Amino acid sequence: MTTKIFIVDDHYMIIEGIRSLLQNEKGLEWMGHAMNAKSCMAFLQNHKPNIIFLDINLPDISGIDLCKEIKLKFPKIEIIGLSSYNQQSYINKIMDNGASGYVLKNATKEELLDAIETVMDGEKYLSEEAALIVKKNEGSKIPIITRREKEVLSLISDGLTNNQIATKLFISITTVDTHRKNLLAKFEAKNTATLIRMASHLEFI
Amino acid sequence: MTTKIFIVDDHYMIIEGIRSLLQNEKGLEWMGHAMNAKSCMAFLQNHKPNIIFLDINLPDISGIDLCKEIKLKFPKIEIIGLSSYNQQSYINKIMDNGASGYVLKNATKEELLDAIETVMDGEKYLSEEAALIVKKNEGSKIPIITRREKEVLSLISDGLTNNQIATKLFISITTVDTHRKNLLAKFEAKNTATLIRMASHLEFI
DNA sequence: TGTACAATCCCCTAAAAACAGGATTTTTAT
DNA sequence: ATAAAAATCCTGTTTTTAGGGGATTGTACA
Repeated sequence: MTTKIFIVDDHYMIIEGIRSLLQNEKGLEWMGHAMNAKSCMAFLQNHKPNIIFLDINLPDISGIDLCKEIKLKFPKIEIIGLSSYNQQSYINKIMDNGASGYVLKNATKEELLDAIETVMDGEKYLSEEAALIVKKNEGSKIPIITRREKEVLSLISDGLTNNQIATKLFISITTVDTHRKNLLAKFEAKNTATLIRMASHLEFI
Repeated sequence: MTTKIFIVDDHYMIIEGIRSLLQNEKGLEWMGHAMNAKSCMAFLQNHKPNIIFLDINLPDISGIDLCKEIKLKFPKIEIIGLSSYNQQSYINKIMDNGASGYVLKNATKEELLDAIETVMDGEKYLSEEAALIVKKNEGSKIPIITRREKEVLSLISDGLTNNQIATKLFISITTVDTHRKNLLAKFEAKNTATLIRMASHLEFI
């Protein structure tokens, strides 16, 4: 029984790279690639790969959201997250959205094969480096913010004052102020400057 | 006469991808790869490629600095910057440091060949997308800040108030305030929030 | 020997954010 | 149905920033 592989990534070289690494492996079948979420979903209407390598950063919607969508519609497909970054936040997000594995783009052939095998056995796979990061960052929490808070955060980073944000969102200044307070608390930031820096580094904005 | 190609990138898949795309091209010779700056410089002691594809983000020193070093020691080697990001700042930086071209990691085989040919002809090559970005951002300047301003900026992003910064740097509050004003002006930011976001995105902090 | 620039310092006012300590209503999920 | 979570609103005070003006010193460089 062959394992059918599909890849979603907007970088041509990565697609070529993985194809070149996996193409002649026994037991694997290369189904092709998609370069964005839309054509991925279109492909899945008529084809059912066993494993999708899914880039976290896609041009249309984020790989995280696409992962959720795929798992919702096709729960049997196993997804392995793919990214250049061994950032805790990415790893968490995609694993929380149904992915079964996470490998970095500097993975070797052996790592890829290992990931495929592990995931096909129904287990979770984290690349060595990713596992290390998760271990190291255990405890250093990534804040969970609400939709509204995210909205306010984004407007703050755009340079709007509480007053302007209130007008824009049709809510009271005091409400904006409350959201702001909660953001400061959640990010454990002393003031706007650290809030924005942390949010930026954690790719909230 | 064949063109000898070497690549420096810490992502295995990218190396594989480019190799797979270029390996069987006539007139090109694949010399191999390095995954960090150190082994790149070691390789160049005994080998002289015509073109190096150089990733901007390397684990040890930045591709920008490596580019400068290579051009200093081996001016005849042409360098083509390689990156996932079509960010103005990256493109500028590497071109300013002696690179002859810039391609994105989603480049097609044709783009790569085009880049190689153009650069070997002694001209500069920017991928379509990169050229677009440069065009679009013409005029949107990257601020030039002084040492002291950078210091203050960094402390602001750490969450210190003017008062605290003044104490830390043994200067008056009003001086810190002046630096802050100048930073806002240079980044054309309305307030601290946009200042920090822009500084973060432009990798000042 | 100017002149440009960095770094330092000052005053004043208004606006905005941070801090404290509430409360109510809507959504969402079990 | 109901409890938890999110979103909304309030009244205060204090601290910090933003904006408008300046000025002086030292250094680099052409």
